[in-house]
Amino acid sequence: MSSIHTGLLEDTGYRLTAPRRAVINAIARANRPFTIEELSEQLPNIGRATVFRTIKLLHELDIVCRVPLEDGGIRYERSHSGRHHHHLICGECGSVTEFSDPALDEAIEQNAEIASFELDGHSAELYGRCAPCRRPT
Amino acid sequence: MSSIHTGLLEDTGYRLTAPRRAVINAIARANRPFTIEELSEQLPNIGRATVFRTIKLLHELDIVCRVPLEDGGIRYERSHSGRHHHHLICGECGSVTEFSDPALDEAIEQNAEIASFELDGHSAELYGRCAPCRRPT
DNA sequence: GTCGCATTGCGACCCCGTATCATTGGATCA
DNA sequence: TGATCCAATGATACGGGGTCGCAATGCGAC
Repeated sequence: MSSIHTGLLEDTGYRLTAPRRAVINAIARANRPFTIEELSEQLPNIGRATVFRTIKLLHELDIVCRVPLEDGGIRYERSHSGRHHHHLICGECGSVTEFSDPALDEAIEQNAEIASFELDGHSAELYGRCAPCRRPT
Repeated sequence: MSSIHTGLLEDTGYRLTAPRRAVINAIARANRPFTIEELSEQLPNIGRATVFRTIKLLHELDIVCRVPLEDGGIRYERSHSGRHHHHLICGECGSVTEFSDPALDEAIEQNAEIASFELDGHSAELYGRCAPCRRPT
């Protein structure tokens, strides 16, 4: 897994501390969406609260994105695009794929307009089975 | 507020008990999305667990729908359409408006198809300010 | 009416995330 | 390089939201 550009932290005035580096490295190593608990278990020397705080920070900086699951649970993942996007969430293997679609965003904006609704943001998640899970080897 | 068709409960083999009737009536009276806690406060004679259990049941029967808020909180609301729909959620007054849009669903299905993803379900929530809040009286 | 089992209520419990606060250690500057 | 300051940390307590286990109850079928 490729490394994460840590300069962003310093550039925005945050300190690049050892615990933060550890969390960032753990995220870079993750090859699937993770929960905070999983992350915390991999980092027994880092306080649980610090993991929460760091993820919150990375989320604000759009380095990780929040993945809402069908059952209400939350996982996180490195935000690859860094831009607004949606998720394809596989209920079988748990994989998450990002996608962007102007047509989808357009449809959302039109519905807001029809209702004279001032749109701040939106979420859209797709649940089902990913291609690899559909045709098992 | 119109009443809720309680026959559905019996039809599906569930018992129509006094606590369930009380919860259903409270929901019928609600004129805005509610939390379980709010409901529970209105029903001091009904155990909290029972309120949770009943809402879970009504949710499975599509009598109420889950409204995920921007901050991660959850409210519930009577499902008016009974059909698949999305929400316009006002961050100012908390109102929730349902809407259906074939074009939106179409866009979602197409994205699934492009990714060879087998779609089970999806969620789409729009956050912002509703029309009445935009032009205050 | 009576009987069985789904449902209830209570309380303990669990999970996730935050607040508190004394301590530590980055970054800056002389 | 060392002193200094304040952001960040870790430990722990706390809070909200939801579930579990189990004895008691009451719905509805016969």
